[in-house]
Amino acid sequence: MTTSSDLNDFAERFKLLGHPVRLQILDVLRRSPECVCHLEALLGKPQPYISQQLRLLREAGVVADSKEGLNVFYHLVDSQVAALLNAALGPVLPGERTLHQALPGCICPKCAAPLRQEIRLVTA
Amino acid sequence: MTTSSDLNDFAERFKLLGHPVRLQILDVLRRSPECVCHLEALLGKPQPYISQQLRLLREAGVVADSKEGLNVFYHLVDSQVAALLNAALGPVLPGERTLHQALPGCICPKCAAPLRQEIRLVTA
DNA sequence: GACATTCATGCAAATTCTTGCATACAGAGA
DNA sequence: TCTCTGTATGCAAGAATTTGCATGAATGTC
Repeated sequence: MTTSSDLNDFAERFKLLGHPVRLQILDVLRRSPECVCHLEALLGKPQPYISQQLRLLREAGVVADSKEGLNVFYHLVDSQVAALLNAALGPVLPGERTLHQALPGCICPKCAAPLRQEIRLVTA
Repeated sequence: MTTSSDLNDFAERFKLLGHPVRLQILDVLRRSPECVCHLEALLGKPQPYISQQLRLLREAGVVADSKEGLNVFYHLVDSQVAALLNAALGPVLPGERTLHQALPGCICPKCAAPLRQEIRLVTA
């Protein structure tokens, strides 16, 4: 049997995933790192709202951020959460990992110069 | 990308797991079916409270019930939830599946006659 | 230094969830 | 039928979450 304190930790993690917006954010981030403005354009939610959900994920150690100029890129760091996403949403197809979709409404560096970014991701 | 409506469904499922008591119930039920009074003794929570959590799981199609005399036995029916539990809590060891622990405070049929029940589970 | 851009934070109202308790229901036995 | 046992349901108070909005901090540009 799993101990009671462990169960609390696991429940906390499940609770983080039990939110449509956070789940969608993680579904995006497990494919490739993205900046806040990209997530904003992708999800169609106000930026402070996105940031707030990202903070919860960050404080739980599920995602981490890295600044690049004015932009802050978030990426998935928790391998167990990645495994849960795989189990629930299905695995990420090999091609999807480097497939960054340039959004019409997004003006982030990745969308502005998608090709160069693609190369950086592949060689990383 | 997973569609938005799917994400809502998945988030709902994760939300169900994001609760210590429900998670513990599922951790028990994935090992073997148990009656309500057994869960009550095991979790140390009032019976109406257990029933209420079981209802949520039942209405979501995660568990199902079957009556045996006065007792109602619940078992896990959602294979995807089982997979999530495996991914998060680790797989159930082969021996655990038939290992029903007779509880001192529990007077359910399974606890009253643990040996006979064991045999039934193995041959089932 | 002034200003624009990108993101983070703080706060509050509305909603939802949690939890406990009283009570209703159903089946079994006398 | 009456009662007892095991379980389900309804309801309400309190707690936590969600969501929107205003504003603040940090960084790059002119």
